Amino acid sequence: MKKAVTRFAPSPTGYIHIGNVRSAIYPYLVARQTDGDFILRIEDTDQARFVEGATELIMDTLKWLGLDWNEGPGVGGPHAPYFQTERAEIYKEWAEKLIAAGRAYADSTPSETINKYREEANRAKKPFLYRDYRPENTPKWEAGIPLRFKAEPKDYDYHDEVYGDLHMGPETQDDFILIKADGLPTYNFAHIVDDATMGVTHVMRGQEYLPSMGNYLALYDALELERPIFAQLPHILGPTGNKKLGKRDGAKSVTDYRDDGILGEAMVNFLACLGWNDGTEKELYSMEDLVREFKLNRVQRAGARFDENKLNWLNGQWIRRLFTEDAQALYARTEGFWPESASGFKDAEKYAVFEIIYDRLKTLSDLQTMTDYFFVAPRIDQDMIFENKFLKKFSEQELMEMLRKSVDKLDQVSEWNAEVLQGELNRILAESGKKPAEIFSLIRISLSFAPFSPALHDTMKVLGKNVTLARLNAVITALANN
RNA sequence: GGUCCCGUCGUCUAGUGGUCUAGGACGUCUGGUUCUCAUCCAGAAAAUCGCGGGUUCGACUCCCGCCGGGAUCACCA
Repeated sequence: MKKAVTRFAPSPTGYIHIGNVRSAIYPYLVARQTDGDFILRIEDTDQARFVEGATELIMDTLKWLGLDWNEGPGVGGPHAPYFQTERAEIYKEWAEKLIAAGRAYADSTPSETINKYREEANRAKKPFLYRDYRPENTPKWEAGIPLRFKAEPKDYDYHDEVYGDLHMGPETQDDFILIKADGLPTYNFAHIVDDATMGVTHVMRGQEYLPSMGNYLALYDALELERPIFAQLPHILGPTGNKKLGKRDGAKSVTDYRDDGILGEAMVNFLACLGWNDGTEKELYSMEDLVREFKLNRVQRAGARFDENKLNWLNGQWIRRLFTEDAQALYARTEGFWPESASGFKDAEKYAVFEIIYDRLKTLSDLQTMTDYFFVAPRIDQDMIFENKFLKKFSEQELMEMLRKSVDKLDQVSEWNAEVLQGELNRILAESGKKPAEIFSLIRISLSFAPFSPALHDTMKVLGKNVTLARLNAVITALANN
């Protein structure tokens, strides 16, 4: 297969939100499956919206997702520079070609006048086309004057990998700005020049560019450029409404999910499969799986709703999968997700907890709320015992008795490991004559005072003999003091 | 308003004229796995395939119209 050159070309106006990561993932996949190149290009021509540090944020996000770029900031490449503001000369050269061909003109019409035209068109309920107001005499192009494309409207047919065969009529083409008064190009002009000079073979971007295709097609023609392969991607919709997800509507940063304990693997898996599937019933896809199976023409055409439930489920699946593949490596990624109380503990101790609780986690940050009692003695909340559905029928005397007998037996255990403890627990159960739900609930609550915890014998093993006995005794004392 | 795109369970989707009395996944509910929670397993509820016409022996699948939703009409990308 011919090597594909794809790119992700964000503008550094802030973080990458989940509404537009797919336009990074899919190009990445296409590049990798042909052993081609994936370029990161920073479209920073809008000085007003430029946000300091945004480029770093973007690179950080891509790295987290596992989308490494062969060319771009940080790695360089044969088509440098990769910041559009540093490519002004290149755009100027191409602009001169257009002027020479009579397909561009300088336009010094003041914006107030243009706005007036626009309002006029709006009032007449007609689409605003600047070419209807094209000035007769245009000045020579020089610094400070914007340069406009001179449209020669006609019918265009083209193919889109996801939307199929499309048509763009003359009414979609207009005299749009090529180079702004500040000397920098607009997206409309810059991306085409860049893609051409960088050898980009596949242009993938959000669906919102679909209506502009008439202009782009006209520009490829005027520039005598061969069209790349197009693939417009449907929008990702917000969780409740059916509006395109955007920053203005509070779309979260991709990295917010990382901070919430979502794994990059799960995020890529989720996003890639939001609006794409390979026709099988597979749900769990690794990056390798995606590179192997991804097909642009199987991308959905309709927008897809972002469903955090499924993301969380997928994350749980990934936690379990990664644990079986390399538990230590997964553990290393839990740093920063442990509760305050765990801070003084060694890795081996935290790992012991992780090992017995990982399969209950949906996100890594669940560690925060689910493991506290392993590191610090829980506050004794007797109501948890009295109101427990299995325990409420017992008197305080009976509860103390059950606890005392358990302590006696446990105290005699010399080899404190999970298997032995499980056996011992069964003996305690048999001798007590109680139901498992009764005796075990009592012990479990007494040890953790948490709504849930791992298997009893595992919990006790990790807690250690001293702590286990101390906590049980503490409850006995509390009960006795009532 | 013009232009463009879209329309199958609540959500993500399978489905390219008959095998669809529409399949899977998330979520929800029920039951099971000697405590809880989670996992795992089994099962249930959940889509008159946006609506109306055609074409056809037969349409979720093809055609037309309508309706609904979204995007876009910047010296932003």
